Amino acid sequence: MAGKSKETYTLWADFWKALSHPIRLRILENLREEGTLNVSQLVERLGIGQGHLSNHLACLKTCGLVQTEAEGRFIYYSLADSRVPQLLALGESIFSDHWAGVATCVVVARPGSGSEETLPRATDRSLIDRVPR
Amino acid sequence: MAGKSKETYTLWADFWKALSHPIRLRILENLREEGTLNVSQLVERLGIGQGHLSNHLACLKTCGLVQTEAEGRFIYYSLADSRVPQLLALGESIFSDHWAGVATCVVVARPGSGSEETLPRATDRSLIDRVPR
DNA sequence: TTGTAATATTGCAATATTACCATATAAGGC
DNA sequence: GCCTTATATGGTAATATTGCAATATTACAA
Repeated sequence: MAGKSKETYTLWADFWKALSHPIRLRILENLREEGTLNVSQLVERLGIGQGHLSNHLACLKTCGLVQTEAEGRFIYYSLADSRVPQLLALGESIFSDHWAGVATCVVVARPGSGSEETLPRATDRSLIDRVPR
Repeated sequence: MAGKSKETYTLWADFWKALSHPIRLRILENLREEGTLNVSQLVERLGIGQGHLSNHLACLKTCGLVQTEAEGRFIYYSLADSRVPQLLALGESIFSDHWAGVATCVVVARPGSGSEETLPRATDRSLIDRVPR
Protein backbone atom coordinates (compact mmCIF):
# COMPACT_ATOMS: atom_id res chain seq x y z
CA MET A 1 0.00 0.00 0.00
CA ALA A 2 1.33 3.40 -0.85
CA GLY A 3 2.34 5.14 2.34
CA LYS A 4 0.20 8.25 2.09
CA SER A 5 -3.41 8.78 3.05
CA LYS A 6 -6.09 9.58 0.52
CA GLU A 7 -6.32 13.11 1.91
CA THR A 8 -2.62 13.61 1.32
CA TYR A 9 -2.98 12.62 -2.32
CA THR A 10 -5.86 15.06 -2.71
CA LEU A 11 -3.70 17.84 -1.33
CA TRP A 12 -0.74 16.79 -3.42
CA ALA A 13 -2.98 16.85 -6.50
CA ASP A 14 -3.97 20.39 -5.53
CA PHE A 15 -0.30 21.32 -5.52
CA TRP A 16 0.12 20.06 -9.10
CA LYS A 17 -2.96 22.04 -10.11
CA ALA A 18 -0.98 25.18 -9.41
CA LEU A 19 1.11 24.25 -12.46
CA SER A 20 -1.91 23.27 -14.55
CA HIS A 21 -2.92 26.59 -15.97
CA PRO A 22 -1.41 28.33 -18.99
CA ILE A 23 -1.35 31.73 -17.32
CA ARG A 24 0.37 30.39 -14.23
CA LEU A 25 2.94 28.63 -16.41
CA ARG A 26 3.54 31.83 -18.33
CA ILE A 27 4.06 33.69 -15.07
CA LEU A 28 6.62 31.10 -13.96
CA GLU A 29 8.44 31.19 -17.29
CA ASN A 30 8.59 34.98 -17.27
CA LEU A 31 10.01 34.90 -13.76
CA ARG A 32 12.50 32.23 -14.73
CA GLU A 33 13.76 34.41 -17.55
CA GLU A 34 13.67 37.76 -15.81
CA GLY A 35 14.37 36.79 -12.24
CA THR A 36 12.07 39.36 -10.71
CA LEU A 37 8.98 41.23 -11.91
CA ASN A 38 6.27 43.25 -10.22
CA VAL A 39 2.56 42.90 -10.84
CA SER A 40 2.32 45.74 -13.34
CA GLN A 41 5.18 44.35 -15.37
CA LEU A 42 3.47 40.98 -15.46
CA VAL A 43 0.14 42.52 -16.47
CA GLU A 44 1.92 44.14 -19.38
CA ARG A 45 3.76 41.00 -20.45
CA LEU A 46 0.80 38.67 -20.18
CA GLY A 47 -1.85 41.03 -21.49
CA ILE A 48 -4.53 40.04 -18.96
CA GLY A 49 -6.54 41.96 -16.38
CA GLN A 50 -4.84 42.90 -13.13
CA GLY A 51 -7.42 41.28 -10.88
CA HIS A 52 -7.25 38.08 -12.83
CA LEU A 53 -3.46 38.00 -12.62
CA SER A 54 -3.54 38.74 -8.92
CA ASN A 55 -5.59 35.61 -8.28
CA HIS A 56 -3.07 33.48 -10.12
CA LEU A 57 -0.16 35.06 -8.26
CA ALA A 58 -1.80 34.38 -4.92
CA CYS A 59 -2.24 30.77 -5.96
CA LEU A 60 1.41 30.36 -6.97
CA LYS A 61 2.52 31.96 -3.73
CA THR A 62 0.46 29.87 -1.34
CA CYS A 63 1.55 26.76 -3.22
CA GLY A 64 5.20 27.61 -2.66
CA LEU A 65 6.21 28.26 -6.26
CA VAL A 66 6.92 31.99 -6.07
CA GLN A 67 7.94 34.41 -3.34
CA THR A 68 7.41 38.12 -2.95
CA GLU A 69 9.31 41.10 -1.74
CA ALA A 70 7.55 44.40 -1.11
CA GLU A 71 9.31 47.59 -2.09
CA GLY A 72 7.24 50.65 -1.48
CA ARG A 73 3.95 50.01 -3.16
CA PHE A 74 5.48 47.60 -5.63
CA ILE A 75 5.50 43.90 -4.96
CA TYR A 76 8.23 41.98 -6.69
CA TYR A 77 7.68 38.34 -7.53
CA SER A 78 10.35 35.72 -8.18
CA LEU A 79 10.60 31.93 -8.20
CA ALA A 80 10.54 30.52 -4.69
CA ASP A 81 13.70 28.42 -4.86
CA SER A 82 15.97 26.50 -7.19
CA ARG A 83 13.77 23.41 -7.21
CA VAL A 84 11.08 25.30 -9.11
CA PRO A 85 13.06 25.81 -12.33
CA GLN A 86 14.28 22.21 -12.01
CA LEU A 87 10.70 21.02 -11.83
CA LEU A 88 9.71 23.11 -14.83
CA ALA A 89 12.64 21.81 -16.86
CA LEU A 90 11.91 18.19 -16.04
CA GLY A 91 8.23 18.59 -16.82
CA GLU A 92 9.01 20.30 -20.09
CA SER A 93 11.38 17.53 -21.00
CA ILE A 94 8.71 14.84 -20.65
CA PHE A 95 6.02 17.04 -22.18
CA SER A 96 8.06 17.82 -25.27
CA ASP A 97 8.30 14.10 -26.00
CA HIS A 98 4.56 13.63 -25.67
CA TRP A 99 2.79 16.85 -26.60
CA ALA A 100 0.97 15.18 -29.48
CA GLY A 101 -0.48 12.59 -27.12
CA VAL A 102 -1.43 15.20 -24.53
CA ALA A 103 -3.43 17.02 -27.19
CA THR A 104 -5.52 13.90 -27.76
CA CYS A 105 -6.19 13.15 -24.09
CA VAL A 106 -9.90 13.50 -23.53
CA VAL A 107 -9.52 13.85 -19.78
CA VAL A 108 -7.05 16.65 -19.80
CA ALA A 109 -7.01 18.50 -23.13
CA ARG A 110 -9.33 21.41 -23.68
CA PRO A 111 -11.21 21.77 -26.96
CA GLY A 112 -8.57 24.06 -28.40
CA SER A 113 -5.40 22.85 -26.85
CA GLY A 114 -3.68 22.42 -30.13
CA SER A 115 -4.08 19.44 -32.35
CA GLU A 116 -7.80 19.40 -32.89
CA GLU A 117 -7.07 20.49 -36.42
CA THR A 118 -3.94 22.61 -36.19
CA LEU A 119 -0.99 21.20 -34.34
CA PRO A 120 1.03 23.65 -32.28
CA ARG A 121 2.19 26.79 -33.94
CA ALA A 122 5.17 26.83 -36.21
CA THR A 123 6.44 29.80 -34.20
CA ASP A 124 7.28 27.54 -31.31
CA ARG A 125 10.65 26.27 -32.41
CA SER A 126 11.74 24.88 -29.08
CA LEU A 127 9.06 22.23 -29.22
CA ILE A 128 8.31 21.90 -32.91
CA ASP A 129 11.87 21.09 -33.76
CA ARG A 130 11.64 17.88 -31.77
CA VAL A 131 8.42 16.68 -33.25
CA PRO A 132 8.78 13.68 -35.52
CA ARG A 133 6.93 13.94 -38.78
CA MET B 1 9.27 37.43 -24.17
CA ALA B 2 8.95 33.81 -23.19
CA GLY B 3 9.74 31.73 -26.25
CA LYS B 4 6.56 29.68 -26.45
CA SER B 5 3.20 30.47 -27.97
CA LYS B 6 0.05 30.76 -25.90
CA GLU B 7 -1.21 27.53 -27.44
CA THR B 8 1.89 25.71 -26.29
CA TYR B 9 1.37 26.89 -22.73
CA THR B 10 -2.21 25.64 -22.85
CA LEU B 11 -1.00 22.25 -23.96
CA TRP B 12 1.76 22.24 -21.39
CA ALA B 13 -0.81 23.06 -18.71
CA ASP B 14 -2.83 20.09 -19.91
CA PHE B 15 0.22 17.91 -19.37
CA TRP B 16 0.47 19.03 -15.74
CA LYS B 17 -3.22 18.31 -15.29
CA ALA B 18 -2.43 14.66 -15.76
CA LEU B 19 -0.66 14.87 -12.39
CA SER B 20 -3.42 16.93 -10.77
CA HIS B 21 -5.79 14.24 -9.63
CA PRO B 22 -5.50 12.16 -6.48
CA ILE B 23 -6.39 8.92 -8.22
CA ARG B 24 -3.82 9.47 -10.95
CA LEU B 25 -1.17 10.25 -8.33
CA ARG B 26 -2.08 7.09 -6.44
CA ILE B 27 -1.73 5.09 -9.63
CA LEU B 28 1.72 6.55 -10.24
CA GLU B 29 2.84 5.92 -6.67
CA ASN B 30 1.63 2.32 -6.78
CA LEU B 31 3.52 1.79 -10.02
CA ARG B 32 6.61 3.42 -8.58
CA GLU B 33 6.54 1.03 -5.67
CA GLU B 34 5.56 -2.14 -7.49
CA GLY B 35 7.10 -1.56 -10.87
CA THR B 36 4.33 -3.21 -12.85
CA LEU B 37 0.64 -3.82 -12.22
CA ASN B 38 -2.32 -4.79 -14.40
CA VAL B 39 -5.71 -3.12 -14.35
CA SER B 40 -7.34 -5.62 -12.02
CA GLN B 41 -4.53 -5.29 -9.51
CA LEU B 42 -4.92 -1.52 -9.58
CA VAL B 43 -8.70 -1.74 -9.17
CA GLU B 44 -8.10 -3.78 -6.05
CA ARG B 45 -5.46 -1.46 -4.61
CA LEU B 46 -7.34 1.73 -5.28
CA GLY B 47 -10.83 0.50 -4.49
CA ILE B 48 -12.53 2.30 -7.38
CA GLY B 49 -14.64 1.14 -10.34
CA GLN B 50 -12.85 -0.46 -13.26
CA GLY B 51 -14.29 1.87 -15.90
CA HIS B 52 -13.35 4.88 -13.84
CA LEU B 53 -9.79 3.63 -13.41
CA SER B 54 -9.51 2.85 -17.09
CA ASN B 55 -10.21 6.47 -17.98
CA HIS B 56 -7.45 7.65 -15.66
CA LEU B 57 -5.01 5.10 -17.06
CA ALA B 58 -5.74 6.22 -20.61
CA CYS B 59 -5.03 9.79 -19.54
CA LEU B 60 -1.70 8.90 -17.95
CA LYS B 61 -0.71 6.92 -21.00
CA THR B 62 -1.50 9.52 -23.63
CA CYS B 63 0.31 12.10 -21.52
CA GLY B 64 3.46 9.99 -21.52
CA LEU B 65 3.58 9.13 -17.83
CA VAL B 66 2.94 5.39 -18.01
CA GLN B 67 3.45 2.69 -20.61
CA THR B 68 1.71 -0.62 -21.21
CA GLU B 69 2.59 -4.12 -22.22
CA ALA B 70 -0.07 -6.60 -23.23
CA GLU B 71 0.26 -10.18 -22.08
CA GLY B 72 -2.65 -12.35 -23.08
CA ARG B 73 -5.72 -10.57 -21.90
CA PHE B 74 -3.86 -8.71 -19.18
CA ILE B 75 -2.42 -5.29 -19.74
CA TYR B 76 0.48 -4.39 -17.54
CA TYR B 77 1.14 -0.77 -16.67
CA SER B 78 4.43 0.73 -15.51
CA LEU B 79 6.00 4.18 -15.33
CA ALA B 80 7.00 5.44 -18.75
CA ASP B 81 10.64 6.25 -18.03
CA SER B 82 13.07 7.31 -15.33
CA ARG B 83 12.14 10.98 -15.58
CA VAL B 84 8.69 10.25 -14.17
CA PRO B 85 9.82 9.15 -10.69
CA GLN B 86 12.27 12.07 -10.71
CA LEU B 87 9.43 14.45 -11.43
CA LEU B 88 7.30 12.94 -8.67
CA ALA B 89 10.16 13.15 -6.18
CA LEU B 90 10.92 16.77 -7.00
CA GLY B 91 7.25 17.75 -6.82
CA GLU B 92 6.83 15.97 -3.54
CA SER B 93 9.87 17.71 -2.15
CA ILE B 94 8.42 21.17 -2.82
CA PHE B 95 4.92 20.11 -1.80
CA SER B 96 6.03 18.73 1.52
CA ASP B 97 7.47 22.14 2.41
CA HIS B 98 4.24 23.93 1.53
CA TRP B 99 1.28 21.59 2.06
CA ALA B 100 -0.24 23.88 4.65
CA GLY B 101 -0.26 26.74 2.16
CA VAL B 102 -1.67 24.58 -0.60
CA ALA B 103 -4.60 23.71 1.64
CA THR B 104 -5.48 27.39 1.94
CA CYS B 105 -5.22 28.20 -1.77
CA VAL B 106 -8.68 29.19 -2.94
CA VAL B 107 -7.85 28.60 -6.57
CA VAL B 108 -6.58 25.10 -6.23
CA ALA B 109 -7.74 23.49 -2.99
CA ARG B 110 -11.01 21.63 -2.90
CA PRO B 111 -13.40 22.06 -0.01
CA GLY B 112 -12.05 18.97 1.70
CA SER B 113 -8.41 18.89 0.79
CA GLY B 114 -7.28 18.48 4.33
CA SER B 115 -6.68 21.20 6.86
CA GLU B 116 -9.43 23.66 6.14
CA GLU B 117 -8.69 25.20 9.48
CA THR B 118 -5.42 23.63 10.47
CA LEU B 119 -5.24 20.41 12.17
CA PRO B 120 -8.01 19.39 14.52
CA ARG B 121 -10.39 19.07 11.62
CA ALA B 122 -13.92 20.31 12.05
CA THR B 123 -15.04 16.81 11.18
CA ASP B 124 -13.12 15.34 14.07
CA ARG B 125 -16.02 15.01 16.47
CA SER B 126 -13.96 13.19 19.06
CA LEU B 127 -12.26 16.49 19.83
CA ILE B 128 -15.02 18.94 19.04
CA ASP B 129 -17.58 17.15 21.14
CA ARG B 130 -15.40 17.45 24.20
CA VAL B 131 -15.29 21.19 24.09
CA PRO B 132 -17.39 22.60 26.95
CA ARG B 133 -20.26 24.84 25.97
C1' DT C 1 -6.19 64.80 4.68
C1' DT C 2 -7.00 63.83 -0.20
C1' DG C 3 -5.74 61.90 -4.56
C1' DT C 4 -3.83 58.39 -7.08
C1' DA C 5 -1.22 54.37 -8.51
C1' DA C 6 -0.32 49.42 -7.30
C1' DT C 7 -2.17 45.38 -5.83
C1' DA C 8 -5.78 42.22 -3.66
C1' DT C 9 -10.43 40.34 -2.97
C1' DT C 10 -15.15 39.06 -4.06
C1' DG C 11 -19.41 37.51 -6.71
C1' DC C 12 -21.08 35.02 -10.23
C1' DA C 13 -22.18 33.34 -15.03
C1' DA C 14 -19.86 30.50 -18.32
C1' DT C 15 -17.26 26.58 -18.95
C1' DA C 16 -14.67 22.29 -17.83
C1' DT C 17 -13.96 18.03 -15.07
C1' DT C 18 -15.32 14.08 -12.39
C1' DA C 19 -17.71 9.85 -10.99
C1' DC C 20 -20.61 6.51 -12.10
C1' DC C 21 -23.18 3.41 -14.88
C1' DA C 22 -24.17 0.82 -18.89
C1' DT C 23 -22.38 -1.02 -22.70
C1' DA C 24 -18.62 -2.49 -26.00
C1' DT C 25 -14.51 -4.97 -27.40
C1' DA C 26 -10.98 -8.41 -27.14
C1' DA C 27 -8.69 -12.70 -25.72
C1' DG C 28 -8.62 -17.31 -24.13
C1' DG C 29 -10.64 -21.77 -22.98
C1' DC C 30 -14.15 -25.22 -24.03
C1' DG D 1 -19.24 -21.15 -32.29
C1' DC D 2 -20.31 -19.74 -27.03
C1' DC D 3 -18.95 -18.37 -22.27
C1' DT D 4 -16.06 -15.93 -19.15
C1' DT D 5 -12.69 -12.61 -17.80
C1' DA D 6 -10.01 -8.28 -18.62
C1' DT D 7 -10.14 -3.87 -20.21
C1' DA D 8 -12.06 0.23 -22.84
C1' DT D 9 -15.58 3.60 -24.26
C1' DG D 10 -19.69 6.69 -24.11
C1' DG D 11 -23.44 9.35 -21.81
C1' DT D 12 -24.55 12.46 -18.27
C1' DA D 13 -25.71 14.51 -13.70
C1' DA D 14 -23.10 16.55 -10.12
C1' DT D 15 -19.35 19.30 -9.05
C1' DA D 16 -15.27 22.33 -9.69
C1' DT D 17 -12.71 25.99 -12.16
C1' DT D 18 -12.22 30.11 -14.93
C1' DG D 19 -12.60 34.88 -16.45
C1' DC D 20 -14.18 39.12 -15.74
C1' DA D 21 -15.97 43.21 -13.58
C1' DA D 22 -16.74 45.68 -9.54
C1' DT D 23 -14.92 46.84 -5.23
C1' DA D 24 -11.44 47.07 -1.50
C1' DT D 25 -6.90 47.92 0.34
C1' DT D 26 -2.35 49.75 0.77
C1' DA D 27 1.42 53.14 0.18
C1' DC D 28 3.11 57.28 -1.13
C1' DA D 29 3.15 62.23 -2.27
C1' DA D 30 1.23 66.70 -2.15
